[in-house]
Amino acid sequence: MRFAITDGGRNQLSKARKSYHHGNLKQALVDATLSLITEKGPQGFTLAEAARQAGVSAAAPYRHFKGRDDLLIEVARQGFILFGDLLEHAYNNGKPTVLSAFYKVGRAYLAFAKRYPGYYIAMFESGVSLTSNPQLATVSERAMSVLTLAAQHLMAHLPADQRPPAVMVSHHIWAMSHGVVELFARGAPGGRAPFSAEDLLESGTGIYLRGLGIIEKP
Amino acid sequence: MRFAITDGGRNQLSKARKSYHHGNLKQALVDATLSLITEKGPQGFTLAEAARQAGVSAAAPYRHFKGRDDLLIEVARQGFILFGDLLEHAYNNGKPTVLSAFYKVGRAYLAFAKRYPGYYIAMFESGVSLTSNPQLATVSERAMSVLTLAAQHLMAHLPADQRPPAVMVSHHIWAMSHGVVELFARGAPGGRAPFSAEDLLESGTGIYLRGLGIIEKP
DNA sequence: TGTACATCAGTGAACGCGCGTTCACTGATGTAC
DNA sequence: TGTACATCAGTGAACGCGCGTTCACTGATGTAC
Repeated sequence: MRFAITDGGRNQLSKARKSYHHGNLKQALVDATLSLITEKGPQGFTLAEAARQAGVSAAAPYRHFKGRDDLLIEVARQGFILFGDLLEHAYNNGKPTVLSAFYKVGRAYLAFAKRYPGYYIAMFESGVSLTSNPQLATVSERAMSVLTLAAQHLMAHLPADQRPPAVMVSHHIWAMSHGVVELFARGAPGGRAPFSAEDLLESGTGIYLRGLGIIEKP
Repeated sequence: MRFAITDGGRNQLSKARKSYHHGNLKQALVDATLSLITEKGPQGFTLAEAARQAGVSAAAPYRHFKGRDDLLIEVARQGFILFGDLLEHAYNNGKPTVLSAFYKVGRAYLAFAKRYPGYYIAMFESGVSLTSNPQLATVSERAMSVLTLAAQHLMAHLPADQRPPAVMVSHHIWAMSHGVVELFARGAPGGRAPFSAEDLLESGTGIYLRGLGIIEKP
């Protein structure tokens, strides 16, 4: 009888389970959240459905998270860590040249948003506060610091009186990148614009850098 | 008896009502939606609460809207009309100079987002599709066309071989403006950055326009 | 000006639903001896 | 290696809630004559 009941539900899970306990439920819930958010937007995510998708009861998530918000924050946290890693890897300490590395960071930004929309949405569109939540503040600042460092290197050889603060420049680039993602990268709302998101970000960054005096006329 | 019952609920309304019927329920629901969205984000808005705030039963909105989404779309539609009007007024046909008018449009963009956050959220963050909805497509395109026209005028005297498409330029500016709004204008998520949203947009636009060759070095 | 009547814009009760969360529980796991 | 027991990570039933939507209804309004 035991077997009949307890194994019955378990065998319906797609992944082979190592034991009676899920073993990896925390991450499975994060993954489920990602796929739900990707499909149905931040408001389409519910704890109950994430649990369902992970193959556990609605009460199970409470063994790993305080509640709905806590899970969402964990997703954003993981997202920022991956984001920071990707940006840093793209920058590669400014090699081979600071300029080419800077462009690579821009492309990595867009690539992240396109490849991991669930993370991106949880990070920037789910309503979680990056500042009021200490765990998120740290990881988000670290990701953004890659941009600021790159901006600093980029302007190192500019005359001091023509050199705006690196933080300001990185915020400009961040704003442009985020704007391109939101408006042109995911179907909405600009629809299928005459230019791809990649082209827009690349050309926009190019014009901006020319304005900074970092590259000459084309 | 009639009076006692029918007038009882009615007198609780703050605004004096001209008649038994609300008379202005459609707009009252739009206004309620705006305040709900402003306070609690796009997912914080419910038809039931909008009705409550307007002082009518939960069934009443169905006399004016097909449902929740229909109301949200109407809010966005009104927002785009106002947005377009404000941008056009700010541009003022490029007077006194095309350049100063262009800056004014940028400031108007930001001012709109700050002054009417409910509209801005309904337009850009509520998940309504600007393209798949014909009524929204028209009004949003009209608002954006102000930017494109301004970009066109701005580049009119640029040598043809150094002149990127006006639509591309307006998309760059739109992306930067939207990014600044989302990241720095409403508390979230960049928190209180070292620079104000206004300064960021103004300086970012300035550097970009210099890159276009429209203004000289400072 | 008055009356009859169609239409309009509300009501309030009801529905089914899914959510977040809690609770006492139980089977599986890990550990001390 | 075996046993006793604490702890862990699940279950499933239950709760209260508010939502979106529908329905038959009714009081107010506007109009034709």
